[in-house]
Amino acid sequence: MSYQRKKILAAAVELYLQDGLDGFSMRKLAKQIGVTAPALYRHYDGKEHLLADVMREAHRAFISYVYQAIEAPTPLERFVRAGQGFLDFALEHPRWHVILYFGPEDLGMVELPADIEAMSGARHQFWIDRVRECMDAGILKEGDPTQTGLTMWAHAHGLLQLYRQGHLRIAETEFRALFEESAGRLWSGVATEAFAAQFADRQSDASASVEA
Amino acid sequence: MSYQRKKILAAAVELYLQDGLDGFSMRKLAKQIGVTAPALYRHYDGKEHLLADVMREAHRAFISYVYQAIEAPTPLERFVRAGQGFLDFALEHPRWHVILYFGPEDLGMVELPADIEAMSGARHQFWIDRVRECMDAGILKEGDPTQTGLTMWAHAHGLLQLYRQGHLRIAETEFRALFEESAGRLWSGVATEAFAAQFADRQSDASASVEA
DNA sequence: GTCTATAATCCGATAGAC
DNA sequence: GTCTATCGGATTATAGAC
Repeated sequence: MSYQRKKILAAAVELYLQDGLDGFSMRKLAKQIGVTAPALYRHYDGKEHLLADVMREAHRAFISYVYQAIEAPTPLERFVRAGQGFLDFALEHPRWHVILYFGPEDLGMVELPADIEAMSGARHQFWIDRVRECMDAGILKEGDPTQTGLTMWAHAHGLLQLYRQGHLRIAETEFRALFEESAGRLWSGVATEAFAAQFADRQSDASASVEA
Repeated sequence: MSYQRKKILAAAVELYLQDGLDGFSMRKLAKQIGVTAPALYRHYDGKEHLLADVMREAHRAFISYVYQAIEAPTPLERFVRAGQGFLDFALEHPRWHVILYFGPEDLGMVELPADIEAMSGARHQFWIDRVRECMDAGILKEGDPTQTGLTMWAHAHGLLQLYRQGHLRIAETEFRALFEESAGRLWSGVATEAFAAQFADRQSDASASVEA
């Protein structure tokens, strides 16, 4: 990737994170860099290729938050750290989070580039693997990990969206507590009896260590 | 409301349902009615007031799907019918569903009109009341109905969004089955022990009666 | 590689004639 | 109450000079 392309992409990322998709235009981007709009087309074929590169950056950012969970020593800890990373990522970088879910029409394409689809698939698979591990370890009830993982994913996704759209009317600290509580209710539906209570314990421990 | 205002609103509803918020413009609307754009401003102060009226129509449509649940004889049936109505509404009229969640900035306002906020509040309250009833009847675990209701709301909301954005890559019939399954997993986390299995039974009964 | 100029479309909203 | 004409703005993208 040429030096100019890098510079353009860096500015595009900054512009997207500031103004979102609707506020993203080639003219604004050019102005921010200090050139005129047509100059950008020497380096990028069009807005959609540029936005696709911004999506790739979002995936890199996501990876840096979530994939480190693999280093934890136990399936449960890997599971918890993956979930925690997911939540931190979404709350700390909401614009990064939403772009991960963009469809081709959002970028003005008919299909997403294959490599982006592959990154989305890997991201999804990583989570399913964390769920499967916990099933194998007897922590989560037996079943199709894809299904159980989806239930938890949907819950997190929905709660986050309600919060971000302002329907919950609470601040981030309160939302994090609410998220844990709500996840706890779901947990007692998906965990084995032996582990159903453990989540609540872990929460109490965490609260206790914060208070201490 | 004058005759012309009604005619404009009806066309606006049609245009919104067809083209969505992004495809909604005063010029297109005027063309669809057969007048020129400035004529609309004789009857509506601006785009935002028109869109606010479209939101009000969405609430009316929602009510027709969900509030009839109140007629069912038991708390559990009222709960189930409310949930079913919610799902039907969202799947049959996705554009109606998303407009319910619009914030003021989507319409180009600083605050939503008070009556719209009130309708949203009532909609939310209706669901919470269904949850509270089930708690009082010993069907759902004791707790704050707002919290438990939120957990279920978030799950449904998230699952719907993942489906509508195409991340699940399944058709509607399969999605409805998946939704029931996923809701069942959540149910066993929020229901009392005595009723935890009942949901699964109800599902099986429903499937059986469909197959029969 | 970058520029100016411009094409070709969109948008919301208003003034003033009829 | 509707029209024409227009203001003032946005957008992606290209042609052609430098």
